[in-house]
Amino acid sequence: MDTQNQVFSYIEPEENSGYLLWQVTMQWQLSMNRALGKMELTLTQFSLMAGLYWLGEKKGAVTQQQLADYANTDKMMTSKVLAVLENKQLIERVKDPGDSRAKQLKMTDKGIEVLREAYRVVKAVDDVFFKDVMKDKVVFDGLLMRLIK
Amino acid sequence: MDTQNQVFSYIEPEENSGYLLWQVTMQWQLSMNRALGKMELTLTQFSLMAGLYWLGEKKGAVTQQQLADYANTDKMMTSKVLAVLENKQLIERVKDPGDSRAKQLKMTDKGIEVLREAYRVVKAVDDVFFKDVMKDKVVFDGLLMRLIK
DNA sequence: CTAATTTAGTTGTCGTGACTACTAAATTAG
DNA sequence: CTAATTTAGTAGTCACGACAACTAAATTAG
Repeated sequence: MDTQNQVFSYIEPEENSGYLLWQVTMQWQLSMNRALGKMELTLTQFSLMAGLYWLGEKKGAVTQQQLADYANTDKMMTSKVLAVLENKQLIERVKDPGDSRAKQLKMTDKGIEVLREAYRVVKAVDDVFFKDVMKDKVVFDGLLMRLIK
Repeated sequence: MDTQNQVFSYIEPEENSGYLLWQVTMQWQLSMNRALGKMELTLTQFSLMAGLYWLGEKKGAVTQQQLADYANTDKMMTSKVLAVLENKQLIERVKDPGDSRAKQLKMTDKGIEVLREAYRVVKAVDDVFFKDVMKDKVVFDGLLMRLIK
């Protein structure tokens, strides 16, 4: 066969690490969003709330930019999602007394309660999803960590 | 410290496989979209074109639903992205003669040309992105494949 | 001190990605 | 054969996620 006109060098998509990574992550994300959907949360909303909780425990006051840096989300998207979380009364945004451009983020009691429950849900989904690679978790996580720039 | 009121059991997000997977994939996707952006393509558009090319090589005529099944994309999204690709004259959609509900997909010459170039770009990005795990590719891909449902 | 630059946050656009709801055609069941 | 169901595709909604462009406040440089 004339391979000159072939677009690909006969590499099945299934042999492509990037494609596999993408497929797996989309499935994981879908599982998470479906599970969290029952409590009216998205994965991104959960992720920002969890990040805020963590940073809050570590550093006290947290601004939107600090949270965005921590969660590797851009500040524009972060701003919008936090506005949604504020509307749901899961967090509060108050003017930073020291820097009037910034806003300090605080979780409400309701927010902490929802986060606690969401965390259980997320953990349960993860346990099922990663069940088949559980015994290789260290290897798996190690490989992933090598890929984070 | 009183751990009863803690939301999490002191598990850093960095130790969570799902979180790592998500972060890595988002970075991979961003690299891909930036690289493909130079040729006015998105990763999803490339992915559907590549899938169409593959299926076409294997089976000849391809419908939207078949492509959606192959690429694990939902048919609604697939329909919209294919409409975009048709507008760009990278593919054609013609009525299936055997099933008047269905549309047969065909790549145009321009589409094949763009796909060829896009494939080079994608391959180059992948080579850089996965450079650090190249020697463990078999292990890495194996783990990912175990996670695909 | 004042001008230039940087930083924190918002608004709006585009392209997925999941989903509901719909049309029309094909298939299956009775 | 006809009714019920399934299938292929489209339209529209919501929520990211990347980005450009913007305001206003803080910081730095001269």
